[in-house]
This record gives sequence, C-alpha cells and structure tokens, in this order.
Amino acid sequence: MAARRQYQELAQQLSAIGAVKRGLGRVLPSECPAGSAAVLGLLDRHGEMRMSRLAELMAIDMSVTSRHVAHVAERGWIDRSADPADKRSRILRLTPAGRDMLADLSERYMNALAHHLADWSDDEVDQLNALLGRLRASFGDCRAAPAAPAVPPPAAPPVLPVPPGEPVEAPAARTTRTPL
Amino acid sequence: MAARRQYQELAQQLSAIGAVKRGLGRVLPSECPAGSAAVLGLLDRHGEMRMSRLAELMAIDMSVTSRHVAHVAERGWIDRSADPADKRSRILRLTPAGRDMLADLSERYMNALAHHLADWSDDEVDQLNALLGRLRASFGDCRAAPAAPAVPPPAAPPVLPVPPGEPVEAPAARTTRTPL
DNA sequence: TATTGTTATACTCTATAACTATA
DNA sequence: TATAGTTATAGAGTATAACAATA
Repeated sequence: MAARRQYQELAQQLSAIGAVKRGLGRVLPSECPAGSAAVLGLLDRHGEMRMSRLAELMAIDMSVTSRHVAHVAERGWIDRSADPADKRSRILRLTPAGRDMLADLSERYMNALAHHLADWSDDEVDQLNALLGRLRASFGDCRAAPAAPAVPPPAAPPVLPVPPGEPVEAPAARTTRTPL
Repeated sequence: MAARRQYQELAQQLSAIGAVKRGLGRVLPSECPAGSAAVLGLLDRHGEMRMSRLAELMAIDMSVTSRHVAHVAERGWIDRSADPADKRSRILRLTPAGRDMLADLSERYMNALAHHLADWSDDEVDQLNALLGRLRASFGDCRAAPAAPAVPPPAAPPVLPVPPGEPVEAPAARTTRTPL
C-alpha cells in the first residue's frame, strides 16, 4: 500500500507517458499506424488466433479490434480464414507480406529505441518491462468484473525481482465485448 | 544497450498500457475527462503558468492545450488573466472551484489505485514512477528543441541500416507548436 | 517580421449499440 | 437463446495549418 503522494505521481506519469507512445508512433509508416502494428506484433508473438483472443490481448473492445484487423487484412498482411470448427469464427494468421512489414516495423522501433534509450542498461529495460506488465495485470479486470470480490482473487502476486527471461504475460482479461 | 528482444517487449508494453490509462480515466467525472484533469493537476503541482509552459509540460501541441484549457476555464476551474508584461500571453491559475474539483479527482484516483494496486509495495510504486519519469526524459527531445546535442554532434545515428521507404527519424526538432 | 495564442479541419483510437450469421 | 464478428455512430485526443493580436 503506497501513499497518496505516490499515487498522484503515478497518475501524472501515466498521463504523460502518452508523449512517448506518440513519439514511437511517429516512426511508423503511414500505412501502418500503431493499432495495425499491434495486431501484427501480437500475431507474431502468440501465433494464429481468433478475433476474440486478439481483442483480449489488446485489451480493447472487439468492435475496435475488428476495424484494426480489417485494415491489416485489406493490405494483405494477415489472412482471415474461416474456422472449420465454428463458422462464426475466423482464424487470423500472418501472411509472408505481413512478416515483411513486421520486419520493417521491428527495424524502425529498434532504431528509435536504441537511439533514445542509448544510456539505459539491459536490466533497467527489463525492470521497466516487468513493472509495466505487472501494472497491466493489476488493472486487468477493469472491464468485465466491476463487482470486485471482497477477497482479492488468489492471484499469486509476482515477486519483484523478475528474471529477465520470460516477459510478464498478458493480463488475461475476462471479456472484451460490449456488455450485453 | 539492450537487446532487440527487450525493445520489442517494451514497444508492446507501451502499446498495451493504454488499457490502464483508460481504466483510470473511467473513474473521472464526465465533466472532467483526462485532458482536463491533467491541466488541473499540472497547475496544482507547478503553480500558475502560461499556455506555452503548460503545453510543454503536457508534451502536446499548444493548439490542443488551448482546447483543454478552454474546457476547464468554461467550467470555472481555472482563471485566464492577461499577462501585464506581454499582452499576448495569458496566465493560467487554479480557482477555488478548481481546487475543489482537484480534491474530488484526487479521491477518485486514490480509490482506484488503492484498489487495483493493493498488493504493490511502496518501493514498487516508487520504482515504476522513477522508470516512467526516466523514460519520458529519454524521449523528451522528441518534440522539443534539438537541444544542442551537447557532446557528440556526429552522434551515433541509427546503427542499423534504414529500410527503404519513409525516413525513420522524424525531423526531430519540434517545439510544442506547429512548425512554422 | 516574429511570437503567443486561437480556431478550423482531419485523423487515430476507443466505446456503445444494433445488426448478421452461425451455434 | 446465446455467441462471434461486423458495422454505424459518437466522443476524446491529437496534429497541421491558417489566423489574430501583440511584440
């Protein structure tokens, strides 16, 4: 439990971090804005998946996901095939063109970050990644479960010193769809 | 200098952190969205200032700042008085009503953060705050003046070959105002 | 002529709600 | 009836450009 002062600080830091995101976004090609880049990145990292899973990983409503996916599909970067097991679903998969774009994006992000974070150590980047991952996890139930259980779910609180091997994984949000 | 893997991780974390910001934003009163709250918070923290200074602190263009400021001024939360020393400028100052609103906002942020970050220690919050602050600083020259690259003008430019297409490094130097 | 701030317009991202087509 | 996904519409946030008033 932290002090009010720290929480206010955190709120302002989060508010201000948008500038960094916009700065990073400026290196992207105009055909592939941040939302599209996120779709490609997640499909690369987690492999083929359905819309609903992608919406969960992006922590945005499926309606929004649908538009991002349409954008990248129109450009041939992903492939939407029908799921034979459930014809309502569509399986999203990177195409070779998508992988090419991803390689381009990776170069651009790499250059920008290597430039701006030149004086950051390995450990510091790892630490920031770990804390951001944990922050996301702590806010993971923002959308679906408003009625917070009095007893916090026995989510094993990760101990701080996170080994730089495996990144903190997605927050496993409940649903990503407009409440029924 | 970190590894490509870590940079990609960071890019994804930053992309996903928007969900946390939106989650926090949901606790705000509808009359006072995040942009307005940021204006009030910065005026509280740094004291009265001019538009240009506020735009700098928010790291957004002054045109955008102008709209946020208009919003909060219309509601009587701040006061825009002419600067006697320069009639083009306006001095922004919190009103008592603004401080009341700020107290309300603080309660709301406090409750939300205390709820979601219940299992975070003091030190962890501090650590995250410090790293976010440093991240912002490292990206600080994204918009602002090129700030005379103190040491090496022939600074280590992009180490990696730039893929064909659009320039990776944006024209860099920018003030908080649309380029003239 | 340069600077401070405002306004007009456009674009990105998101949410809600209504719709379709399967299940 | 419920679920997977789409589309329509609205709103917040931002950027660029053109403008007004002052320096």
